[in-house]
Amino acid sequence: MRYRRIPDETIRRLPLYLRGLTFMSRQGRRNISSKDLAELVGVNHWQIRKDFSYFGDFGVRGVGYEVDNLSKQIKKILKLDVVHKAALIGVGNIGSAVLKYPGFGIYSFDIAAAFDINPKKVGRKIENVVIEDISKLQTLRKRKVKLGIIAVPRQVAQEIAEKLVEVGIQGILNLSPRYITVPKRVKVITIDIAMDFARLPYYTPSC
Amino acid sequence: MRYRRIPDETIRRLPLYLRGLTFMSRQGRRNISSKDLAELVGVNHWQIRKDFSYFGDFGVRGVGYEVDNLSKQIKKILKLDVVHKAALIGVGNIGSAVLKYPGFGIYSFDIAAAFDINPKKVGRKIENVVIEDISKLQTLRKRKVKLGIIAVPRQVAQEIAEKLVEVGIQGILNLSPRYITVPKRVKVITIDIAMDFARLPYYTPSC
DNA sequence: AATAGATTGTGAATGTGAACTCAAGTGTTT
DNA sequence: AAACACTTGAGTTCACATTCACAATCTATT
Repeated sequence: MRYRRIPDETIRRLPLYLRGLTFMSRQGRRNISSKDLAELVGVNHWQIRKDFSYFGDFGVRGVGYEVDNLSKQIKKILKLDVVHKAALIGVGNIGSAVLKYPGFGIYSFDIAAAFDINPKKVGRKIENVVIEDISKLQTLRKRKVKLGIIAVPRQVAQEIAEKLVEVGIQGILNLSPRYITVPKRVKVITIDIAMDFARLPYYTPSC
Repeated sequence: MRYRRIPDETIRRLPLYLRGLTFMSRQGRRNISSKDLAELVGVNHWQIRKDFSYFGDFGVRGVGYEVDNLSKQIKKILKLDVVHKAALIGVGNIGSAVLKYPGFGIYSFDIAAAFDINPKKVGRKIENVVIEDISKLQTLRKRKVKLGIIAVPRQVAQEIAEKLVEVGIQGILNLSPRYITVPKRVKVITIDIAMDFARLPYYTPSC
């Protein structure tokens, strides 16, 4: 293996591989070939091998990969080998769905705090997380929370993002339907389900 | 304008432009330059112009674009100039968040049906949609619903996808954490929030 | 121990999309 | 009407990502 710049697209696919491997592991599977993994996750097998080749030799020629070892390697690359605390801002429809969703565990995330502006929600507990008032956002620095999930209405998303940056948040998952601006040292990933849905009709025949 | 193949990436960005333009329009803005739009949505201005250039001349040199006209053109390209009926399968945490979310409207979507397997949920009404039993899925063909949203647990997602294809669904938004296989005439877009979140730590400095 | 079959890892070729540049057109000012 | 500032549209170049092809390596079998 020679050093080369790692494509962003490769990084985008690694969690996909990890997801597939995790479920294989739970089913008791010990070994897997790039061909089988490819079928499982919907990516070409040579693409998978190329992706791994940026980081080292994880497999054995003629044999394949060891599921748990491969998972471990991918977690290490993605820095998922330690637990990351995350804070959720906005416990509305999407926010509470996120809070209740058990799927963050496989990536070693711990949603350790939740905030809302609505006094009726503050104090309530969802999935062992007590909802705090939005004014308590500043406590995140002391609590060493480095990741934030924005699930507030569009109008206040930018404002919340800026507050998060102020208290030392380094990465943001933005679930509000707008582009948010932050210093470039902070990474933002935006997901807008309705917007992604919107390109579906383009690909359908008649409708 | 000469004909060229339209990049998938361009199609991916169009809904983003549409989202920005819609909110500009609501604020009463009539005209916009590619530079302003660029800042609003977080894309380079030449990229925006290049994207539009695949479809025609929407602007006026030296002047810019007319907000509402541009919206209309994009909607036409994306086939969002007619209302699309969609069915939601699985009214759990994510499913109900989707059902309650008002943001689908700007793309002319109408979530016209919702299904669940849980008898306690069947019959209840959320946002004017009555939840039906999963066995009633076959009625979708008659009701001319062409889009489906899968929000069921991982284990049954593939099975539901196949049923949807059987009743004539042409496009699927898959919110379950797995890759699903369908005939290639059917377009699938998969969103896995936790998985996207998982690549955040890679980009953060220490954590 | 030789052969066949399976599978990885990677250089090279190809394809795709982003970035850049600038001519052409519009409005405004002097 | 000339000069200037602004903006679009699109050809060209460049960077990046995918695909392909195959040598290297392992296991199983005879």
